[in-house]
This record gives sequence, structure tokens and C-alpha cells, in this order.
Amino acid sequence: MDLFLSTFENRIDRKGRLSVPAPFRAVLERRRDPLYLFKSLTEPCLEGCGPERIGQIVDAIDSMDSLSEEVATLQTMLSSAQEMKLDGEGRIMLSADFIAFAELDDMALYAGIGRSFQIWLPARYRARETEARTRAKSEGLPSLRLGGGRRPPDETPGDPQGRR
Amino acid sequence: MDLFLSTFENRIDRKGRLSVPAPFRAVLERRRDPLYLFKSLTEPCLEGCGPERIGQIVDAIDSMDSLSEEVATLQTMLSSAQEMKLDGEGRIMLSADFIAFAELDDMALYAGIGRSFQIWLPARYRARETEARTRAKSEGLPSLRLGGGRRPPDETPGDPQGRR
DNA sequence: TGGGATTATTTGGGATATCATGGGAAACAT
DNA sequence: ATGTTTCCCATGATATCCCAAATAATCCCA
Repeated sequence: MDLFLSTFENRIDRKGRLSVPAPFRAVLERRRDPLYLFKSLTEPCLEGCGPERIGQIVDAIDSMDSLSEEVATLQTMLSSAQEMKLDGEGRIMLSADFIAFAELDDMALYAGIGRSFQIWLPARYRARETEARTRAKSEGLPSLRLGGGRRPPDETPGDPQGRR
Repeated sequence: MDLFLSTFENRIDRKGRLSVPAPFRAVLERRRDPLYLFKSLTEPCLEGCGPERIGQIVDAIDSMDSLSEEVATLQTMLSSAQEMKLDGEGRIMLSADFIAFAELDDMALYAGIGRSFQIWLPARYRARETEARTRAKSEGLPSLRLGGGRRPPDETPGDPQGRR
């Protein structure tokens, strides 16, 4: 099904360039999709996705009351979105704005979350992750209803194959 | 898909010239469209678009009761619209009227919102953006139905209930 | 199963092209 | 003339391209 999974940590060089993990590139290339990045509305991270998601936001705006606050919120997402061009080596250039927003310095962590992925300051991501796991233990799992009958493609309990 | 996305901050030089961001120019050139600017009806900013959007407004007016106040309002948009000519370097000249309306001084911020874009006083735009983000955090994201008909998509682009 | 060889991927740097900006001079209008 | 607009070229900053080095993953055969 072609999803963004697993995490990768790459270096941001002094020109602001950052390699997109090869597996993520493969997903995009298979679909011949350009890559879009935008600032998360709710967290200090960047979100990456393909054009279909951007198109949905555009269409949603057109169908809404243009005076509503919701439209202003959606416009904020589009205004922060950039189509990223990859160089010959599969790198993107992060704008100063993006770097500042996600508070990145010289390393970036990609977290695949299915149809999209996020880019975090590694330390911040890890803190959130342990926090989430702690919550899961103390409060139990969020209700998860996975599709009909199948089981979750069960992964080894420890940690997905975080290579590196 | 050819959309106006992202934000750009450019200087208005002392002759009143302002560069149109290269990516926006590229969209217009690909479509061989001239650029139109008009005063926003609802906010202190200028709106930029191609001819198709102007046509939509004209059509909307034609289909309405020509005596209604709404028609008068929409006509205001049209009467403020100008076709902008770009110089060899891709710059436009803002009329004194436009500058006064958007309260611009020596910098202008372009905000792409899909099929059109806006031009703001940078400080004012940023305040509005902060507001939208604050709202998104406290009130949640606008309802967006993603994944057209298929199953409940993992979530809205902004990232939501941070399950990860 | 081990470990060296091979390939894929990431990272770095220099050369080149693109873009925003500024200014002078020509064209235009008042 | 006088002020303004348009055209053209120059410049600096920055993004892009291209090639090479370093690093990590994979393969293959003993």
C-alpha cells in the first residue's frame, strides 16, 4: 500500500540541505508525486505529504464560507506549504522559516505515520515518544478499531526497525 | 496542480516596484495568464489571481438579483481590480491606492492560498497567523474529510490526536 | 555463520544559474 | 520642463547542479 513508516535521522548540512530517506523517496517516486512540506498546526514539527492532501485543503476552502475562521485556519496551512524540489541526491532545502518553526539545528528526525510523515528535532521527538508510551501504560490504549477481521500486521514489540 | 503556495517577503523599492515571487510567476506563465490584483472585501490585504477567478465573480454577479446589496459588494471587488503588468524582472508597480488600502510600507508579504494569493503588511499577516494557530490548538482543526470515501483516514494533516 | 567485497545512501564542496533588488537612461505624460 | 513610468543592465545573495568522499546496508562465498 505504499506508506511512510519507520523513523530516520539525517543531518542538516551547513547549506540547509537534508536528505529525504530513500524509502520515503521510493514511495513518492512510485506515485510520481512531488513532495509538499508544511508547518504543523498543532505541534512544533513539519509535515510531509503528497499533492492529494494539498488538493483536499484547497477544495475544502473553496466549498466553505470564506469569512469563517476555519477557512483562515486552512489558509494558514496552505500559506506555510511548499513544494519541495529534490536535488540529484534526493535532498531538500529547508527554509530558515521551516528550521525556526520546528526548532531544528543540525539533525532532523523523520517519523513516518502512514500517509504522511513528520520532521522533528530528534530530542523533542523522543521525549514525546516516551511520553506517549507512558500514557499508554497508565491510561490504557486509545480505542483502536482496525479494519475488518484482519489483525494488525504484528510487529515485534520492541521497536520498529529503526535502522541507524 | 499548479497552485500558489507558501509565503514570500519582498521589498517595495523606492520607485514602488515589487517583485512577484518566481514560483507565482511560474504558475501564471505556465497558464499564459495575466495577473489581476484587487482589494480584499473582508481584510486589509490585496488579492491576486488569474483571469478565471475574475470570470467566476462576473458570472456570480450575472446570476444574482442585480438590485441586491450582495451584487453591489461583489461589484466593488471588480471595480478595484487591476490587470498588473510585469516588467522584465517580474515586478509590478503598486498604485498608491493599493498601498494605502493594505497599509503597506516598504515590505510586502505574499501568502499563497491555493488558487489565489494575498499581499499583506508582514507584521499584520504574522499576527493573523499566530491567531489561527492558537485557535487550531484550542479548538481543534477544521473539519476536513480526507481520503475521499475510503476509510477514516489516519487524520487531518495538521496531526491530531498524536497517536504515533 | 563470518567477513570481506559490492552496492546503496548520505554527506560535503565547488561551480553555475536563478532571483530579488537597485539604479541609470530612454520613453511618456502633464 | 518636470515628474513618472518603462526598459535595460549590474550586483549580491542564494539556490541548484554536478561530482566526489564517507558511511551504512547488502550480498556472496568460503
